Amino acid sequence: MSGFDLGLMVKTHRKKAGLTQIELANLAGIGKTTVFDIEKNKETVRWSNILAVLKVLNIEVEFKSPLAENV
Amino acid sequence: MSGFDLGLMVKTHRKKAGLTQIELANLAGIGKTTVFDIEKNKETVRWSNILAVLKVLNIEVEFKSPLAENV
DNA sequence: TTGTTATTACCGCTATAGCGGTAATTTCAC
DNA sequence: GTGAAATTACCGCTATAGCGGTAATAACAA
Repeated sequence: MSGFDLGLMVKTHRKKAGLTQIELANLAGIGKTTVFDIEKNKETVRWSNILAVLKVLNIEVEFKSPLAENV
Repeated sequence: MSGFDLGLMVKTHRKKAGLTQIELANLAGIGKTTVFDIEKNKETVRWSNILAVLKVLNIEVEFKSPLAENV
């Protein structure tokens, strides 16, 4: 499914942090349009921009695989 | 740090799957240059392209936060 | 209600990610 | 060693993500 809603998660965390989209955009060093796109789950967003937002919001990313890959 | 090396993970999984970069690119429906960029950890890559690669390689993404966010 | 703020949505413009092609380099099998 | 395959790296070109500005809508308070 991938059914996970990153946009909603970002939005929820932003609200909890008491930030507007514009404030979050400034903190992350990206444009407001991009924050909006992320919250709308537009996947055409640059990975670096998503990372910037997640950093501000203290959200961590983890990649998991079926393989015991722990390099 | 974010110290996690997604590029290496992709490369390792690609190898284990017995795919060349070009084959992976074709399977993911993206260009070979982009696969190369991902393995080189270029963060300027489109999120959708990373997702496409992860899907082919059966790698899952998880976002975690300090907050009990399970919406 | 009215006013204020935030969100959503659109618009051009610009910068650049993504693309295939190609070449250099590396890797690996023989 | 030689040669084939894969990887790395570069090159233009094109499509588009990202940008700020703005406007419309929504949300919420007084």
